[in-house]
Amino acid sequence: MSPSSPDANDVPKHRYNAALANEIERRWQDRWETDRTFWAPNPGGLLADVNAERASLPKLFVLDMFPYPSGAGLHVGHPLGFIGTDVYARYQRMLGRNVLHAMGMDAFGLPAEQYAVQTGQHPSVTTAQNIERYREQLRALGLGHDPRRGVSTTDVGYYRWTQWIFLQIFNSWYDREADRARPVTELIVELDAGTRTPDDGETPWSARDALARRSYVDSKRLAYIGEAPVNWCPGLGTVLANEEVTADGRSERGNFPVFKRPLRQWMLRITEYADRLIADLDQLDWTDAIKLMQRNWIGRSEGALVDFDVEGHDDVAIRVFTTRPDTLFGATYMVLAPEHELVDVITANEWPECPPEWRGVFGTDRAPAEAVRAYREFAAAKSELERTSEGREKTGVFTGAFARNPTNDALIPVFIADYVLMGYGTGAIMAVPAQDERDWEFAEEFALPIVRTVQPPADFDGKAYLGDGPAINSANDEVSLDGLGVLDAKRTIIGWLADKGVGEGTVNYKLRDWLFSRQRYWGEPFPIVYDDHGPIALPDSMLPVELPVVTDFEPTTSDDPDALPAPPLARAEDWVIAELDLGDGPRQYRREVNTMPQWAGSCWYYLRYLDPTNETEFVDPATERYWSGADGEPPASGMVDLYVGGVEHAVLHLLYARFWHKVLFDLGHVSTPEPFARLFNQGYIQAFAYTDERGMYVEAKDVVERDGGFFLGDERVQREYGKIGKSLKNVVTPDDMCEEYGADTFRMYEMFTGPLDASRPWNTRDVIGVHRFLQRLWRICIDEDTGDTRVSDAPVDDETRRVLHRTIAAVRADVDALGFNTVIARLFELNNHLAKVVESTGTAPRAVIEPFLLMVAPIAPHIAEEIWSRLGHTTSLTYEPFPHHDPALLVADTVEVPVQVNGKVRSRITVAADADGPACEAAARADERVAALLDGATVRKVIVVPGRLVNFVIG
RNA sequence: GCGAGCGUGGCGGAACUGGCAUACGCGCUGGACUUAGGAUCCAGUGUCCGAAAGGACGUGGGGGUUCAAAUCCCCCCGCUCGCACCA
Repeated sequence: MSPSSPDANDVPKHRYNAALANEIERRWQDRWETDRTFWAPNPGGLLADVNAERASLPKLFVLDMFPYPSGAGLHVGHPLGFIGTDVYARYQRMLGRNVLHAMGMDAFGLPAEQYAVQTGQHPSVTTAQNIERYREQLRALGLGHDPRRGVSTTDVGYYRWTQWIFLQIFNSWYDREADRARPVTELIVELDAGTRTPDDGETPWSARDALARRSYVDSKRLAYIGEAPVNWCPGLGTVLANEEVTADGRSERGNFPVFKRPLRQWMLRITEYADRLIADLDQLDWTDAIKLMQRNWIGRSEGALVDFDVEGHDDVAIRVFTTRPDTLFGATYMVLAPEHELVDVITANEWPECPPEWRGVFGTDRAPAEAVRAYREFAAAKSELERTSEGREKTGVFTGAFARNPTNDALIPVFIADYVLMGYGTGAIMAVPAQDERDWEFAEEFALPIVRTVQPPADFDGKAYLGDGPAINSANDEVSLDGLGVLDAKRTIIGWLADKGVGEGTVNYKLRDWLFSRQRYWGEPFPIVYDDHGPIALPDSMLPVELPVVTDFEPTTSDDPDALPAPPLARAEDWVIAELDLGDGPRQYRREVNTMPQWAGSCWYYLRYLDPTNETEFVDPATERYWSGADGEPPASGMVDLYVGGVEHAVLHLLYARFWHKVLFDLGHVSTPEPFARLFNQGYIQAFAYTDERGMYVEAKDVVERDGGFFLGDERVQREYGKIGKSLKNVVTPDDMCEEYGADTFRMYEMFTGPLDASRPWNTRDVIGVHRFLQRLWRICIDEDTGDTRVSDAPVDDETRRVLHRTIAAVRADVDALGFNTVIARLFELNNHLAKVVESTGTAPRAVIEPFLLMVAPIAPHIAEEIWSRLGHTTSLTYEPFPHHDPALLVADTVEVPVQVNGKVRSRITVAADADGPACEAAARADERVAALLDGATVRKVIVVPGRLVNFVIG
């Protein structure tokens, strides 16, 4: 823009615009940094010296789900929650809390490794670059973080303690009687002393040699190496947790096929915590939706285990899990999952006499073993997607074997079918078609008998009946369920099964133990070495186990499902072989070559925020107690007072972090049973994207709306709505917004477009509204031409004072509920009112302006600080007390009350605010228009809500 | 299929515990200041009828409870999310 441009001449010199905003913002960001404004002091230890006086205030721990620093940088969708927590944290500081708010980086993991491979750089280099870029972008938003606490999971000083926590888990076992984790050293002491006996057979502890003892203890640890069917993803070259596999059997990252393969992997015994993970949800301030998702994921169900003898195999019983043991008399056949280990044992040599349907398409002209093999191939070839999407057509084949129903000794056929899953229960079921829809369908398909054991209601015309009702057909010489309701019948039959020694009541979970190893380079190495007999924990003194710097860090990927995992660290031969002295002299060991999953670092980062530089402990105990609020009344259930993040972590991260926290709680390292007392799920910012005729994305910022359509130049384009992304050509970055309007405008816009938990579209067009607000606020306080302040000690008129106090009351109420959009609406109203006052009087009364600025400060801190300082204040307003309202000023002298006739508003009357019912009614009757409507009519009823409304019901 | 949530102007959204539907902002229309406006300020803006006064309709659709329903209940439609043969 040339100097002669009329633009430059006419715009007042001191108008609040992007240039001025940027200058103010940079200056205040520097000052906050220099003054260490947001350094939250610990009560003692290394982070206690700065702002120490605030450590005696009540604490508040505000936490964001920390970001994953990708190569693409931040777009406008990312900081929504960060801004929300910053507003809340700044507000709470003004209420007198010592607020811990920091921002770490979740920087290990797959995408960083893939990005490094793409760019040909080492992940440590690209990660450092990405973190730097993220920090710059976040700093420009004016977020009030304590910079000392922003750890990265990739820092050696951090993952040293991730390894330490892993060792805590490894060195623990779950004592079911005490219902908590305890150190294995205590287990060994009890076994040695004979106060506890091994639960894995008859061999007494004293009769076991050292290796047998070690093996027993290893089998009890909360971290163990298990051989179980795991999710093997050759496309990524690694195994994955159940939680990382999508419903259609592909990897959440990269969308590669995933195969179930039995592999030896590290597992964490999260299942021991299943009940506590469910029960403790009750004490948390989380949404019911998230709690429900966690409960469903854990999938607790009560039922019974029942053993069925197999005819002709004296030493073999099929164990099933059922939630309906009361229907046992109606079990007319059994089904094993195709992969079940007993299938080969029990499959008959020849077909017994049976209906042709039982042999089905697979057994028509094959011997049983052949039919079983053919069906297994058929089932294995089906992807997870096919298994679920093909309707629910029941397939299967008879094994030729029979089992005995323990209630009546009836011989019932044993099938294999893929509707029974190996991964749930025992991988085998008793089928009760009369009370189970799936079994009914299968029974129809295979001509199997159906015996009702629950009497359906007379009007029931369905097939399987799942409801309650009296048991029927359920009696033998020893026990009768007939007439009992489902609950009583369950209790009775479980008692009988237990007496006979063929069953017991039990609880089953969908939750599996957590598969904890990955065949990747960019992750935490395990603090584990191996001798010839198994894993050995390194002592704390040998931590950290540093990730070796290698040039060959690419994973070994393949599209062959039978390819085997090949961890990149195995290629670092110098590192793998380690000569160590673990107490019995220097010996050679092999290091664990798997690394931990990305979730490991994110399981406990909030704990390290408390004491990030502590080199002797993962957190100082006194510091931990202070920030967990453990000494409060009542004691806090969770350490973090407010945790804000996306709903996508509803089960994964939040379940894992709760698990780790509980282990640390059991071992006495943290003082709350839960990590996150209040969880708030922010919404997402999405954006429009546009495609041309060929379906190619076009630059969204160049598209204009006109004539009811969208155009790029002359070409009409199609609009779609969804994610923000480079490939969709609709990325808007915070940098763009800061440059065009300033960070305060950007912050305020993000908070204004909707409630924090709602997703909303990004509309750059709308940003101007909040920019105008700030511009007006500025103009009220600062003369645009001279730059002088317009604030004076002029008296405040009554109306303005009332508006101010109403605003304060509303703002306080809404900020507490994180309702920032309505907070801003109230501030707009006050601003609009003040603009009129200042316009007519020529001056802005300080007694209103100062509280106004303090209310604006959490949302738009830079402009608030700038005006605050221009009003003569020399210190930051960060710790100024938030304005209080005078309740007496909230009520006006008079109120306008709508008058309804038959529920329709016909007039409004003005009455004294404290007018009672009769007074309101009288005033309403006196109103001209109301009187005209009531004239000649019969008033049947009058409803008066004093101060709210009057309603005449006329006939 | 099961479970959870949502549906309000042209757009983002507001409405406490059932009590004036559409606060606040964008956009749009008109005006002021201007050589000019993608700046700023002022006024208007749910739909329909009407010159106006005023009236009718109106919170996805239909029904119900109530003096009174966006809000509570029932049925239907649509969208979003989670789970997905869990025995």
